[in-house]
Amino acid sequence: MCIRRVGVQFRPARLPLKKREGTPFALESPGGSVGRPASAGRGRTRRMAGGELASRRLPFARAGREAAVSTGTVRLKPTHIANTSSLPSMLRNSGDLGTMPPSSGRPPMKDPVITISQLSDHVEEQVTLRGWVYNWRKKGKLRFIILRDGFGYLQCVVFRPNVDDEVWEAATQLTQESSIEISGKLIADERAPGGFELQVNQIKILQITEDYPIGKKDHGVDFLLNHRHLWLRSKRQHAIMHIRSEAEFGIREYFQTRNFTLIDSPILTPAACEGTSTLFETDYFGEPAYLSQSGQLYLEPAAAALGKVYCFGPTFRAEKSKTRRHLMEFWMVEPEVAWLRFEGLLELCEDFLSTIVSRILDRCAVDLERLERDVSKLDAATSKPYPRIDYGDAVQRLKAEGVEMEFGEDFGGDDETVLAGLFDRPVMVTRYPADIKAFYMEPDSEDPTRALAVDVLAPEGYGEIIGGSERSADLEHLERQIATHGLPREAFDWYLDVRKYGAFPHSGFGMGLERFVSWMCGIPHLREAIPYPRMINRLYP
RNA sequence: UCCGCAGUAGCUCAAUGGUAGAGCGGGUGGCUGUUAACCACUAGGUUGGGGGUUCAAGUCCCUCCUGCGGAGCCA
Repeated sequence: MCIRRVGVQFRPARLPLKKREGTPFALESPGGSVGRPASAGRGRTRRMAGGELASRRLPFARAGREAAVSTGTVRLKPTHIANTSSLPSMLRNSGDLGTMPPSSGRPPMKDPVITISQLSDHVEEQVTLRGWVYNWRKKGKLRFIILRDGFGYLQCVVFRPNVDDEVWEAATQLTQESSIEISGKLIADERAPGGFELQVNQIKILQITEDYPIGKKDHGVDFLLNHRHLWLRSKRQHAIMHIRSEAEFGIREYFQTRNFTLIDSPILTPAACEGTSTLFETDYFGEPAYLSQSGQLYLEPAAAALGKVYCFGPTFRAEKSKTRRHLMEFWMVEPEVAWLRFEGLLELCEDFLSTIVSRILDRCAVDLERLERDVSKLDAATSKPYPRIDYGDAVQRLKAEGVEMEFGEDFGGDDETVLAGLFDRPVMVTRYPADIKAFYMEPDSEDPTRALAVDVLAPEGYGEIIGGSERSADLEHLERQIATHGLPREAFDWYLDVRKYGAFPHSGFGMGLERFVSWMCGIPHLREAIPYPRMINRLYP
């Protein structure tokens, strides 16, 4: 818990805070804000200061070229500093370590050390907080410091006549993202954003940050992605990451409380799972190995062992996709259920989705508000049932809407948007032509040219967030399918064993986490829905 | 891989073929209630690289590099 032990520079010699010659301290302002979607921006390219960063080479990946560019700008909305005493925030921080006693070897602090999530319990008390300077303003004999501690934001006010010279000097020298310990009397004050304010009487500077790259004005997307590690400090990214975390927790809880067993599928695999997408190849002691693009094939045998199983982890696609709906590395949750038929699968999809959406709305209200998400557009998705539409009917509906396409073709991104726009909640498109779906799917008994497959399309243009199917239990059918798709039969021996030793009906689906999070957050591009996005031409940071 | 757009100050952007500017950030100074504070002054440029047209190119042409958006593919 001792900050001095964890690598942060502590410079007691600077506490008197005389300005050093030749190295003027920057007095930057808040940072980390972002906002406007790239799609609305005007493109400009820019080269990073310091030139190009070194590219990296991995056996299975392209060099991570860095050079910087931006399309579009992101603009920060006026700062709202939320009242962090709200319930979700308190829940979030109930296990926080901020109030733990200091470790031995360090003089104990006189004041209780609290986090911004705990403000309402300490009004009119002398307290200490630790964090980073989010913004800094001066007005004559006043200094306004907006402290950010990872849990919220707090305005701290320093008034010249009320503090010692050292404290005043410290307050004057602060810069954006400098790390500090700050003490004072916590009061309720309507003039302060969030309603609380710290009347400062002590400041300890751990490090004065110089030249923090992310400022309070617009930045291009490329610049921000090159500084993703710092961009995460912004309010908007903070909210998105919290929603992602809550979604992951909710997903695991959903399955764990319904008697599913977690089966971690392997990342390194000997062959393509579905034989379609391009895979990242690496060297496995002289043999080629591939990063997994799906855990599904490994789940089917596990379903025979444990009945109801799921996996949840990263998956990899080496397609050179350049769209807002694609990442090279993304997270997917995949349940697989023995004895579940197609109709049951549809019920599982809608029950799962509606449950997770409800959870996000319940527990992430503060984050959704910060993202200015129109939550009324999510309400319908909390209730079942979801509409079902046969693939053939979907094609007819699209044609009626003026879309040019023929029966037998798959839907493009725009088609999905049009189709989803016909409904107020996710729509389940069923029974696709078998030709355009994966080899392992069960044919429709009424029309063998159709597969018992479902795609769940999210509203508002977020597209396919779930793809699922009933799996074929017929060994001969699968062997023909593998041959038809040009896949190596021997690579699937173990998979086909599921059909040799006690074949059983089973179904499952996969949901892309980033697409789900993007939909919840209302963000236009998947790259903001994952902490460190991996995209074509981007492997840094 | 294909189609389209773009590259100008640290960042975000201006600039009819005719003296490269602004805001933010940085520096100096001012202000007792700021909310991306404000005001004054100030420093800051090989206009992505190369070639060409022209009296004259950030601007027009060719080419390369880089990125963004989309298509395909998919979650």
